[in-house]
Amino acid sequence: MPELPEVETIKNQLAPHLTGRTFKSIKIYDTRPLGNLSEKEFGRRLTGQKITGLSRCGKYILIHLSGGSALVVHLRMTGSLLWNPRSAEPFTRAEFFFENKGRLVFTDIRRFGTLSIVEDTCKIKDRLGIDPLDTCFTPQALQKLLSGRKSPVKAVLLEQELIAGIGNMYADEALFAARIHPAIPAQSLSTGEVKRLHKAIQDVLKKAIRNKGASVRNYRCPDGQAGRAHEEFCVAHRGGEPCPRCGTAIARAVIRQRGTYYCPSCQPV
DNA sequence: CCCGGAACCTGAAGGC
DNA sequence: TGCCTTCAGGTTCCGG
Repeated sequence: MPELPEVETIKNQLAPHLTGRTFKSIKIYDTRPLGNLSEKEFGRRLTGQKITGLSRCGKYILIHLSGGSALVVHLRMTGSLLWNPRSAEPFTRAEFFFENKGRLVFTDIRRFGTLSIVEDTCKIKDRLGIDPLDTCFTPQALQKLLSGRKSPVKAVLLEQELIAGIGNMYADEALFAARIHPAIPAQSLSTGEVKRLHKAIQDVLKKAIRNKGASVRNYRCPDGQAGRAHEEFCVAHRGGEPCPRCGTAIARAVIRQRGTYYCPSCQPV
């Protein structure tokens, strides 16, 4: 499940392959990712455009084009972007061909992912909250986002309009690292807890980026390889296993329809 | 504004 | 073996 570290890894790996290349043709096998845009229009707005660079905005990948617009990819749950895969990839929804060879393949088992072309990339950024790795994400900024909210702290961490990039796995990991129970109301965190949570979020995300993301299920890097971040997960997807800190069995609860893993002893209510 | 639940999808895994 | 249920979770939409 691509979250910030996975999307960052994909962007970093694709950038050297894609920057400077020009779209030659596009093949669409499933129009669902395009939304309202027709296949014809999608192809028309891409072909002949040169890629000037890549960036990440929350969980969105922005492929910037010479004309000023951008191809915006959201992988949602099961999407992958693969560079020059050797064999035919199952669940291929779109293929992008470039001049002077080169092929980018978009696969997506569950068809939640989206491909769009955006003229003004600021519109993406405007809809999203603070990037947790940005310098303006301070303990004070986090405190402000949590204040006045009765929702479970985990639910607030998942709000992309507040903080952009944290998903289910890293919310659980960050709350464990900060020793905070995921269900407690966001507004009831002490200043000390907010400080711990702020540091935990940054530590967990940075470490996962170093490990090239987590491949719990379907995630793959553009080179087809799996990430290694999940090997160092303490609680996420580890229900029943011993807590690495105290040995207590990791518990599973459901918060906002999301599977939530935590240590009942290290993260008391 | 705040909050929580349904819907969108499909394959893997586990139970009986 | 085979059928049925549950699980996975990013985002949008809707109702209270």
